[in-house]
Amino acid sequence: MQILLVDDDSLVIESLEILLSTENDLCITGKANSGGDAVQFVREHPVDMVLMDIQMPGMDGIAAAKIIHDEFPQVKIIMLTTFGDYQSIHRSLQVGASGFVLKSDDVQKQIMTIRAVDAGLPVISEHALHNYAQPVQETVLSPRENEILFAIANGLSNKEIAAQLFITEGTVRNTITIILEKLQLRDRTQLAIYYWQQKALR
Amino acid sequence: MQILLVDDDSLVIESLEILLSTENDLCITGKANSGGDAVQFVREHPVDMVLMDIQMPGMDGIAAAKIIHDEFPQVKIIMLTTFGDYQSIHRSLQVGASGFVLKSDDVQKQIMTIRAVDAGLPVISEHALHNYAQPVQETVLSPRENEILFAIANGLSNKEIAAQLFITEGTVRNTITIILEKLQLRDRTQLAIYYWQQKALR
DNA sequence: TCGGGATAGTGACAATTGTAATGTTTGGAA
DNA sequence: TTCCAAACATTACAATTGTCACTATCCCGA
Repeated sequence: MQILLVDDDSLVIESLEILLSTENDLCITGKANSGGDAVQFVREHPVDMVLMDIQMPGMDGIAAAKIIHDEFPQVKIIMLTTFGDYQSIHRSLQVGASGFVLKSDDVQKQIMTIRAVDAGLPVISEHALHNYAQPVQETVLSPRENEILFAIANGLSNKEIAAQLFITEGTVRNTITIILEKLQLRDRTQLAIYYWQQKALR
Repeated sequence: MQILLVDDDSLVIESLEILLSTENDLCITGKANSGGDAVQFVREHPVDMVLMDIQMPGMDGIAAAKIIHDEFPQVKIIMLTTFGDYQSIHRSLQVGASGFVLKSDDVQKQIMTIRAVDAGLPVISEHALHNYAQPVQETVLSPRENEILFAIANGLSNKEIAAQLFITEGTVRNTITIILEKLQLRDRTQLAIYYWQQKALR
């Protein structure tokens, strides 16, 4: 199987390359670090499958996936992202992606996904699917919660947030627990990542 | 003093607006949420000073600052960012910015900076200056350190990182301490933010 | 006037995270 | 060969973070 890897982070490309090299039937024929390059590559080389990051500078993965799918509908596309938020999954499927894996999924799952998609089965990582299954929630944070999310996304500690907003550290912690619950995330680091990813998507 | 606020995050704009409104001589004449809009505004309105975020979708703060400074050299520009990394400061100053404040600086400092810059003194936030003063370091992370930084930036816990890389949680923690030291950051959340900010700047 | 949500608080607890000191091994570079 | 840096490890400690249970106030809308 001829595979094209697309990610703007060379670290991701490299590690994927190493991981996939253990499988004899999977052959990395190309690497691209932007959506534009990926489209270009597919136009010029035979490719069976594209593993595509969503967030990239210039043309992002969704846009590239759409063009590739429109021009070469037989090419299978698997999106590879950090978070499986509703928007990302939804847009990916709309533009014709057949698979959706999280970078945090373990290697075995990622390889299984490639094989399944190759066999014609659309696959969504279970954790992502879990988010996708309860869509309408529209998880809205209250103004205060947004302020705290913002502070976390700027690297402040609970103590600093408390000082800045003139409330107790305890209240800050309680509020964070609520935010984590609403956004289905695990800790403040994931909140910060979520914030900047969202921002990048806008 | 006629001030233009530029930030793609409405939360930042709002809070700045409230904070600055306590000072009678500072007047917010305009708000923009992208570099392009900022340039447009300056062309059409009298402005004494621009408070500009660096990271924005579309035209970023640096590019906008360059255009504004080229066309209206008398307009003072203060860059407002999350982290004072060497690159950001350097590019800001090259492009003609007169000030450099961190969003995490307290309000009094931010206001003082505005007044000082207005009076013709270039001002760099002390924490940012600290980074700027020791530039050549080129803080290079080892391959392993990069892997761990990457994992953190993807929201993994120490335990998960250890499992993924087949090393102990203790080693992961030690390595993180080294990374934090090298990058002059405080905790994993700041590492994650740093990672995504860097990525956005590329 | 009766909820209900947002906001704020406390205290206790558990888990995670970060620091420090110290040691081993290994693969180059001088 | 000798030395160094990177990688990995252990242990112990301290600080931060996240969870839970329970309370209280305020305000708004049915």
